[in-house]
Amino acid sequence: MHDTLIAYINNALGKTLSEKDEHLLESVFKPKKLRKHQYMLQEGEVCRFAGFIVRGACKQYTVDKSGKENIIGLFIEHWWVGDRESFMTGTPSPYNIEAVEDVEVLLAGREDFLNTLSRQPFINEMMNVLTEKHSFHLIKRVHAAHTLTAEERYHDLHKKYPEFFQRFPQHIIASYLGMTKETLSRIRAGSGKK
Amino acid sequence: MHDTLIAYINNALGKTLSEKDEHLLESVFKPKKLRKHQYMLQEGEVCRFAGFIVRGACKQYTVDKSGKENIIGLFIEHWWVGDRESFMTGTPSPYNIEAVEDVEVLLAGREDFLNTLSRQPFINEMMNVLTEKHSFHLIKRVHAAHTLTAEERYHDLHKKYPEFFQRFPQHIIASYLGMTKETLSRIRAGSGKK
DNA sequence: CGCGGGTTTGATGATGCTCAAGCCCGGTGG
DNA sequence: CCACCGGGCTTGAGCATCATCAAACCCGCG
Repeated sequence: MHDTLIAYINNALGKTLSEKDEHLLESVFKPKKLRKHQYMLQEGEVCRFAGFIVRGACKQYTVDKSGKENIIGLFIEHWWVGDRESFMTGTPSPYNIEAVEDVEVLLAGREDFLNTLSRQPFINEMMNVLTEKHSFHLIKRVHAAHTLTAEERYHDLHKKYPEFFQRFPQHIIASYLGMTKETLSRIRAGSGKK
Repeated sequence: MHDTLIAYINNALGKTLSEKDEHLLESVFKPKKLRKHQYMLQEGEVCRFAGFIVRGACKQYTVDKSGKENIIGLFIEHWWVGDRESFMTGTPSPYNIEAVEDVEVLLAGREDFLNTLSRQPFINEMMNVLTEKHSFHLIKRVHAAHTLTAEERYHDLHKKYPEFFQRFPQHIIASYLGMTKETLSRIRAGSGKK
């Protein structure tokens, strides 16, 4: 299982990790399996892990007073998962993270991460690059939410992450895009016949 | 002028910079004045600076085909300004950044920044913390755009950055919040009399 | 005084939401 | 093997929120 993570990091850094570094990763990241519908993180808890998905798919969401799920993030294999803010600051997370398929993850606990991993320059560097990329991505989502129509947002996602449409049921994608499942359904029906 | 920046960094890092570090900052950050309506960055250019605002206020926006401005960011003194993605990757920016009041900024050029500043651990550390905070903030904006009504978004902003309402005309704030100036005006009228 | 930027107010309309019903399809149990 | 069930998807009708367009207003400034 750790091979996937090591390959990922080698690729991200554009170099090959030493045996020592590999062993460090193996000692810190514990494998865990989750079945579909199992929670990785529940609203109100502090997020005590940084997770790397080896297999499967997850959703991150809030639930409003009327019980409606609001998907804020979707994650598949080779993505990092967790609530970074809660993890770093130790404050309770407002989000739920749940497996949408059976999942295998590698989890690094808070203490291991802060005491061991974040002392490693190579990990730190990678995390910083990822955080930066993530923030670029988020700015675009804010801008998209303000300027694009439901249909345009759908097309953008379809172009950027076509695999999502194989992996997640439509009502989940709709919520991630900030629209209802009915609206997404109508968009798909319409855009086929034009 | 550099005092402001040095004080800001001392405060961010929770320590006092050495004379040497201070001199480094003074040599790298060049002061510049902009008058109201002047551009700091124009759509299509590569962003060649990282800027720290000493005095004044700026807006960051795109313009759609019909000519409407879409405000994506607002900045006042003691904030960093620029298009980080364009700056880091060297790709043309889709954004305009413009002074909304007369502005004094400290600018670090791309070369200085990448060759000199980013070699300094203290700067790097600070930047990473800032990027991280920024991404926390952006996630909330995405979530807000998807889940909150225009009125709720207004109240949130009013609570979080009351000073914006003194500094920016209403139509700019409206666009930043993803609504029209008319809608914002009506919200303000209504929320007073309830 | 008159001009111009910013704000307000009103009337109308589009986009996308809600609620409700029906459909499709794969899985389970009789 | 078929009937039934349930989750997800679709379709339709009515409606709310917010955008658009147009006009008037306010006020500081030349």
